Amino acid sequence: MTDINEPTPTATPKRADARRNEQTLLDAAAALFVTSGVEVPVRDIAAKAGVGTGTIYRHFPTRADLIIAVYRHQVEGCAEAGPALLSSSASPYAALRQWTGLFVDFLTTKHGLAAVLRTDNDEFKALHAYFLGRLVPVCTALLSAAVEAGEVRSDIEAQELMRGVGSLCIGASDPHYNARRMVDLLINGLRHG
Amino acid sequence: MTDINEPTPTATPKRADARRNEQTLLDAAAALFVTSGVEVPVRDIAAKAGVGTGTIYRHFPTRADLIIAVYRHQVEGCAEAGPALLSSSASPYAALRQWTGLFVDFLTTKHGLAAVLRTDNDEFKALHAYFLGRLVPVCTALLSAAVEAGEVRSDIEAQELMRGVGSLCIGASDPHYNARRMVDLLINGLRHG
Amino acid sequence: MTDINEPTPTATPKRADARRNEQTLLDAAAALFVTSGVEVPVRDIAAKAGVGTGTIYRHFPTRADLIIAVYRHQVEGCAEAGPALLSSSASPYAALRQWTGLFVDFLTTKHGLAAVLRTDNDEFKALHAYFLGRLVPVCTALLSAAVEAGEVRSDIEAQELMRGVGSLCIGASDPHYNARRMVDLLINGLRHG
Amino acid sequence: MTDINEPTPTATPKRADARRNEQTLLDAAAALFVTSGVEVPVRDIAAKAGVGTGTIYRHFPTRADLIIAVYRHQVEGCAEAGPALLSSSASPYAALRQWTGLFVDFLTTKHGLAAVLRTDNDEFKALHAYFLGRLVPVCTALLSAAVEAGEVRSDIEAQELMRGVGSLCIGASDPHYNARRMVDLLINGLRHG
DNA sequence: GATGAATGAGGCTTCATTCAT
DNA sequence: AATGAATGAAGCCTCATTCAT
Repeated sequence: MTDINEPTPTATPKRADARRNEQTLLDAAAALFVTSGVEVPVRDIAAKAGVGTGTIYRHFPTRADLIIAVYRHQVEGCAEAGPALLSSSASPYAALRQWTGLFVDFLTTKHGLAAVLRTDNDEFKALHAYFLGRLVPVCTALLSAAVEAGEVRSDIEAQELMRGVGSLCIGASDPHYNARRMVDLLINGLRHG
Repeated sequence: MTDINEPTPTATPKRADARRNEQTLLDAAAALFVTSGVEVPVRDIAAKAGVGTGTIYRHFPTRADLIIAVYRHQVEGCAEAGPALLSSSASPYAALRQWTGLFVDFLTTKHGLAAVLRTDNDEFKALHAYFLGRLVPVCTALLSAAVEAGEVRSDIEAQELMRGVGSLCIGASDPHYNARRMVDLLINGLRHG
Repeated sequence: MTDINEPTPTATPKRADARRNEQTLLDAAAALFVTSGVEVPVRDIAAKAGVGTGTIYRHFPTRADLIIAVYRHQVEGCAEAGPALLSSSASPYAALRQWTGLFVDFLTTKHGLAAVLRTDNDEFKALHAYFLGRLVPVCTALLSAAVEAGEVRSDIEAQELMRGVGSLCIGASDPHYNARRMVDLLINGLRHG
Repeated sequence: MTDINEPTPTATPKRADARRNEQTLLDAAAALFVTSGVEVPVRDIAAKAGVGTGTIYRHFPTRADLIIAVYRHQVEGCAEAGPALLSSSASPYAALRQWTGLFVDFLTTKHGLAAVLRTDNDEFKALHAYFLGRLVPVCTALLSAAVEAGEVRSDIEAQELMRGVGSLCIGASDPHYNARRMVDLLINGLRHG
């Protein structure tokens, strides 16, 4: 910071051990999120990662930061799949349906993630913003194409649709409930009216 | 016992003050459920009602008992509306759609109730059971009638549908989200095989 | 007590229902003391007796009063057995040993009573006083006779001995412990000086 | 790590402040156990030690852990005294008597400890187990030696004897009661039969 | 940078006791 | 007299977060 030869003028590059730690933390958190939900105690994550709790706070000041980091790769993958599907599918509606399926697959394998996305708890505001900010534009493109192709009604917005899909994925672990079927119904419902 | 006008011959009627207190409690709880969700601390409810915490435990041994009591009237009303709509509506499907609308109206005006219904927290098991036990049969009747009339697909069960509807009502207070529209989509999606 | 004339000229005689209630209470308390110890919640006793808690407090202002009342008959019986044994036994020491046996029988069949007798909790002061006041003189007579007969050492006081016996009866329900054997040891130890 | 003076190479040594705190806690607990018994509220101990309640739970997850830690030194001392007395005393019986005296000294200076040892409260199971596990073997050795020397009767087991001794130490603070004298009686009583 | 010890607010629940009905 | 509703003090325990080492 005070060195005139500073290699990266803006950000100091992370030390190797810090980077290693960060990955360890992400792995531990991901594992615990699956088994205990994203509200698992910080100490449990620290213990699983073999670090102190302070280390978590250094790398991820808020829980939302940690959750975002854990799922960033998959969210990115989902976002990138949108345009790809649009160009490879038989119709925009088919692409929309397939893309929605990917999103459902992602959410339903993350115990508790869907629930937290729908919470209006301040703690998760940033998480919320990240998810929608990254995925709404993708969904909008798919939806618009389907509308323009005359396949679906035009009065639904992508953001709302995504929230609906997200909501339907809450509690997907219940054996008496099948989120995918419900989402299929929802997407099917886009066709009339 | 011999008096034809005897209101409650067997059970001792509740003392007037106790009944008053119970109502005060229900009102306080209902108000706090709206502003702070159904997980609001017991002490807050007691404070708002102007009673001691023990009084709450006397009337409602578990939190689920309290929540059920708060919403009982409306759940009963919703349950009773099912058969009525079936006989008064133009078609079973129309009745189903209207009934679903009532359910959505109920849920979306109870901040946090839909969320708690989807929680798998043990604390709410009884609540869960009460809601489903009371409403699933009603929904089943409506759905079956619509299936028999050939209006909707036959592979969806009432319980699943209700959970879907319930899920879509989570976070309905968000201005960017309209639970009713999403539920309409879902019900719409029931048509077609 | 059996006097045909007014038994208590000053106090208003108890109403029949009050007397009946009192007995019901004693029975209920006795039963619960056996199964749950003498510290069982007041409400449990009231419930078992089918009365309100207030009724208990009216009849027995403190818990000690209730305990004393419950055991009065047996304590009296034990007290009266002392002189009887002294005159019927082969020797004062034999009488002392037998009498101690009666006391042990009494205590060990009252789950928790021995413990509460040894507590220095203020709540039980009166209980304490009653037991000792009634039984110490009896024990003193037995012990003195044995001392005078040259059968046991003379430096032990009845009160102390009774407390020792009482202590040894604590936890008598434990299968690895036999209060009677320990008390035998203690009494045996009185010989020699 | 490469320092030849490294004190504990494998286990991370406790931080100095933690160790200090632990001692402070033990001291505070010991003091309060004396004045208020071992069931004194956790918050009181924390307050006396000048720490938060969480600190107590960190160091001693259960109350039994805390009690054991408080008395560990003295229990160990008592346990170690057994064999020593056996080899230095004039006779096994004399050793037994002396050892019992040590045990009594220990218990009678710990207000409420004897009582809790006799409680069948689950909370104290571990405490119980620790005491008996550590001291019964010692007592067994002493008792067996005395039996083999023909000094005492052979039908009493160490565990039972220890419980008896423990029981006699309950309420030792009462000026009208002398636990030591009662225990002497008990040990004396071992000689016949 | 990393650690993990300490903090202490915050929630739940039980019961002895009082007192309006 | 009897009732039992209401009170509210007490205790327990968990965890997010800070900060000395």
